[in-house]
Amino acid sequence: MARLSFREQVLRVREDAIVSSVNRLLAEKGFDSMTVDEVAADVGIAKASLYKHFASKEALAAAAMVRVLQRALQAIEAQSAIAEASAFERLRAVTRWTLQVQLAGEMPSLPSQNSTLRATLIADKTYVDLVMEVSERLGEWIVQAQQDGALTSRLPPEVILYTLFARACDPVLGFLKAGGQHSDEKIVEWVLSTCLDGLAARP
Amino acid sequence: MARLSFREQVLRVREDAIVSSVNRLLAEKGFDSMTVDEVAADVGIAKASLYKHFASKEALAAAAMVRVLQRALQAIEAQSAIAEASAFERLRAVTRWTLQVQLAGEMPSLPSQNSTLRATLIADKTYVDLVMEVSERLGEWIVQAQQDGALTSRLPPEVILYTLFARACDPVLGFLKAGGQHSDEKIVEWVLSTCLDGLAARP
DNA sequence: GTCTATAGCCAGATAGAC
DNA sequence: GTCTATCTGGCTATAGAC
Repeated sequence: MARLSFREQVLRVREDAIVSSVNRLLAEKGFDSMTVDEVAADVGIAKASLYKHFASKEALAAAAMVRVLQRALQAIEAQSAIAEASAFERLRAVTRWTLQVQLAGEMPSLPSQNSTLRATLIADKTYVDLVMEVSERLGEWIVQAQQDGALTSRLPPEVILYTLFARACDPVLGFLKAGGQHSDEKIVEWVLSTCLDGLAARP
Repeated sequence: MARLSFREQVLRVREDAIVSSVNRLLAEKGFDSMTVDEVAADVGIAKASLYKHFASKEALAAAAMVRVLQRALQAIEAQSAIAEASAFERLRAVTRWTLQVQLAGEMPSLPSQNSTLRATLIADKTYVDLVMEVSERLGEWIVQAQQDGALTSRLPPEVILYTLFARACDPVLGFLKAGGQHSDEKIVEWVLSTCLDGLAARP
């Protein structure tokens, strides 16, 4: 039992290393440009060994998505733990976290059109459950922040939720980072401001 | 001379049909998922004939980008012609146009990571010149709108420009459209509002 | 479960006849 | 310039030895 547990631990560490590589490569190159050979080389094992752990390239991407969603849920729970924070402040903090993850090159980017990938994702109960969980948690905050008068009530919560989700793949961060003129902190605050405050002047 | 001109016209019409197909397929499936075979089938010619007109798949994408940029420039000039419009109103109108094009499935979507594609694009003088032209025209309006007090002065014009450009590939439009609950007009106005007004409540 | 080697496939690009 | 037929390379996935 102790031996088995140890073996399982080794397995988990190995698979965690694989998912880390996949996560970074997906952020760097995107799903289509990432090759399984690269992943194997990056992890330092043979390609065939990869396929003993994950059934397909799509399954690799799904595992990376599951992990980033788990991290997102942790960020959400960290905000829930701050008793004095308002719903709006919590949403802002989680959105900032999302931008930071993307800017750090740790946000996997998947093509929304690829049907094979979509099929693998929606067949993955862990992934679907996590997406639902994150959506519900954020959805509650959105409704609350609207009631507080902190978020606009002129937009349906659904639109606000999607807009926040979309910050995870906002290309503006990459544009500004590529310019090399500004610090990561500045870039994050600017994009956060475009999202929450908008571009039009405020009185 | 008349004969030659006629032949050139036929050629242009044919190439225009190719670019139309490429444009639509790029919007539908993205660059990586689009195949040259599909393009040929869609146009109704053999694949080899395509390669007589365009040197590579990347060149096809570049041609589609050139055309959409030309259309954007037309939209910009249409706004310039409205003497009584403010810079802010012009920016809003052009941004709305961008959202409408994307929602209509006519906005080609290219992966920003693909280096071969990037190389082809920046080697294409027509493409680069058009990007510069559009950027400068919008940049002037942005500075003017900031002076007018209509756009926030807390963000550098560069950040505002990138944010407006990014609306061309905003996934929120697709999410809302996929839901099937709302009219295209509603979706466009909502996303335009998230962009200009932001998510935070306005007094 | 790890490796080497390879099967199988698909897509970009081209040859060569007309 | 258009076609059919084909080449070529790269990528996912697997066979089979250890």
